[in-house]
Amino acid sequence: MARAQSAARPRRGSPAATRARLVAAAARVFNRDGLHGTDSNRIARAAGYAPGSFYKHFTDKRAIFLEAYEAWVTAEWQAIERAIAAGGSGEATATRIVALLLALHRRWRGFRASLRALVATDAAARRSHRRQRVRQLRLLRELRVRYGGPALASEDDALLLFTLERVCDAVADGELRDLGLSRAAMVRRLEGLVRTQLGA
Amino acid sequence: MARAQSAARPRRGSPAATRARLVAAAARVFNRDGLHGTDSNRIARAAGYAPGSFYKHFTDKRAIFLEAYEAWVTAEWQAIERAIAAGGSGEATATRIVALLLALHRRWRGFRASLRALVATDAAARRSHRRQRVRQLRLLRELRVRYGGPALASEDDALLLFTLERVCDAVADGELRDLGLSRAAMVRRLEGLVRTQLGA
Amino acid sequence: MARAQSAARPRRGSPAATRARLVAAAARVFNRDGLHGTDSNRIARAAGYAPGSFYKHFTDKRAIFLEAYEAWVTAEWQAIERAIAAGGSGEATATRIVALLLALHRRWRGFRASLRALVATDAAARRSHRRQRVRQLRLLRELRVRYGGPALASEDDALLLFTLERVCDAVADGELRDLGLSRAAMVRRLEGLVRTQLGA
Amino acid sequence: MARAQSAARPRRGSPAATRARLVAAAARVFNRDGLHGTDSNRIARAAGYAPGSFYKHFTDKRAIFLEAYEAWVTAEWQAIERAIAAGGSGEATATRIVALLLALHRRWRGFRASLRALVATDAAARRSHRRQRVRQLRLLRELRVRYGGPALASEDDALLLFTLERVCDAVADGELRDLGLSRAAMVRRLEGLVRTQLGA
DNA sequence: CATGAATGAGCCTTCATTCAT
DNA sequence: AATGAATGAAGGCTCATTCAT
Repeated sequence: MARAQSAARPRRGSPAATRARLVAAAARVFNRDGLHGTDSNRIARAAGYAPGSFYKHFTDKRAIFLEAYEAWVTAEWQAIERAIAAGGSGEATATRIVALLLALHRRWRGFRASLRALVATDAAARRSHRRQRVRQLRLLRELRVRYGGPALASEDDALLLFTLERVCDAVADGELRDLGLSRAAMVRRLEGLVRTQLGA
Repeated sequence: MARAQSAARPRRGSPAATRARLVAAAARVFNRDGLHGTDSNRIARAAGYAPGSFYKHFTDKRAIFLEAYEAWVTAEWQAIERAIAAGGSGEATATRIVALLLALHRRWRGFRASLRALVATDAAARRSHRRQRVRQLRLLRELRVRYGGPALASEDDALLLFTLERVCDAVADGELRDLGLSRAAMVRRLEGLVRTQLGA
Repeated sequence: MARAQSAARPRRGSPAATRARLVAAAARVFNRDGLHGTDSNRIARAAGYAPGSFYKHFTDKRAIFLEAYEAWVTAEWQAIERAIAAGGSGEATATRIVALLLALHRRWRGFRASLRALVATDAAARRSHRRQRVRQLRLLRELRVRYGGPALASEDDALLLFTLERVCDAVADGELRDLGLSRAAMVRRLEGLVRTQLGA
Repeated sequence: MARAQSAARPRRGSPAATRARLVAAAARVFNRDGLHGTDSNRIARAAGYAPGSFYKHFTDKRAIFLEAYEAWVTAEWQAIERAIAAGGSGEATATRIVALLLALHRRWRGFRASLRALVATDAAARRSHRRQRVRQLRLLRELRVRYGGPALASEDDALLLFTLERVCDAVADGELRDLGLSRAAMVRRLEGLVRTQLGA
């Protein structure tokens, strides 16, 4: 589909830097073209490398996809933790978190779609995905406790996470627009759910 | 991964019957192996036909996938409408609907995962998907009115649909089990959401 | 190295005929370029097919190589058995057998060289090779008995087979010529060994 | 198959020492994995060097293979000449030579298999191989003369060499064992052939 | 002298698609 | 209508080789 925009040839960097460039390029390309819409050669070219360099660092496309996923989730967490650390009322925090999630889902909408399909077929992807979910659950509970929210079961936290995830995806994918619904109204509802759960 | 189980050879049936057999086989195969885990030859063989027959009826894999999707969603609606027609209290109806959705998501979990990825990359898939969503929204509103539920905005209906969809996927994919959460507790919450929205 | 001479395109033959054409072409190509000097695409082209057709019939290059080997050895046996069936004195039979072996080793010298290397690294090739050797040993003993030759141990038969094989290879590969030795003199010695063993 | 065991890094030695280390490592690796089972990078690593160093000393894999071959044959000769120099009867010498050849063929069985295939396709390999054969022939004749053996033609010496070579390969490759033949019985026959030719 | 990251041609393999029967 | 042998473009991956440090 889309042509690779090959970056300037960065001959001889540290392996770690090369690996990082490959992962960054892969995230970009996967997000744009989907896991099955590209190939390892294109990823390498997009990072400014030749095909062979890809295999010096990753065994296959799935491996770099999962690594890109972990990198992305890590970045997401850091952003969320910064948003929390910024302090303010539970209400302000809820608003910031929702805004952040929306931005992240929009930014990575293509990537997320592929992830979903991979998680359904690939055991390693599933493991990685579940690990992230556990982390999310823990963070949400910590937030609830910190803001003096209600005592709730883990199922309630999970329910909120699933809802946030799905609605953010819907907004990111333009589903609301296609259904003639108000994005702002939906966002208000999400903020309300988060606020309620945090006890704000 | 899985080998093709070629069905009994139904040579020379009506075009419509052939088409229907192909769609049914495709749904089964896509659900088991994923959109990118099979090919048109395998689908044809699974339906008891030769590769060439596939292209007499469909332009490509994507086309039969979307047709299988529409067939599946139509079946889903009929089931839901039967569940509603069965009558009883809003509470009983809510329970039946949740049970039905869970069963359907579990049955088609592989198919749904592929759908998600396709919808993200393919405009035709997106259109088909949106049409179904509009139908869902309309049905939910009708139910709400019929059971004398609260006057709500479409965004509320959409929020419920998204939540149901995502949580049913999570249950179907074993996500709850992997997280050590109670399936029953989560189902109770879903039933509660449906009941509340229906005003029961 | 050498370019493939692609045969006339034989569209739509029986699978068995296609398979046979592929094996025949593979034998030719392996003999000329060596196992590591060609690839499956070239073999397919040499048989008049596209790359994909190769994989309809063989899992990889090694598989078709072994099949070509078995076909070749079978042809060799038939030739030798014809030579024996032609009757005549043990002396005449010995001469005919040596001439036949020399012709076969010359004809398939490239193929034989690759075989040797493959047998050393590949267990399946080794099994196939050993099976043929057992057959040779049995045939030689039968001949010995038929012509009223001396009672000998299997080790004697094996020694003769190894010697015949190696010297025929040497002649086929031009080793004698390179060493300034007489081919005729060497052939006489081989004939003598065979005659002696057969008791002629 | 086998992983490279990188030796201790001998940075900055004399060119000759580096070259020798590379050749020794190559012999080991070729013997274990075959000519087509390794690559120049692995050979370099096995010798304790980086890939680039390989090409400072050899033009390609074939070159180092031939050099390893020559080194091996030279070592073989020295061993054989020591065995002869050790004196004793022709009979004792014959026994020692056969034992030595068997040990060498066993030690280098993988290497020898690749050599055979290379000699069949590569002119330079063939030349190198023929040079060694001439040397063998000359040595055998000298031995014959020294021990007062029969006056024989070069073809007789060549016949013995071919037989020894092939049977030693068979023993080294486990062919006798696979055929249910007695190694000891075969070795006795070889010793007999050598003794007879030496006139012992 | 030695390094080792990077290269890229080319072989291996799959699969959507065609077409003669 | 159905067949299925055949196609060939294209993606996956390796490895001999280079070159800037």
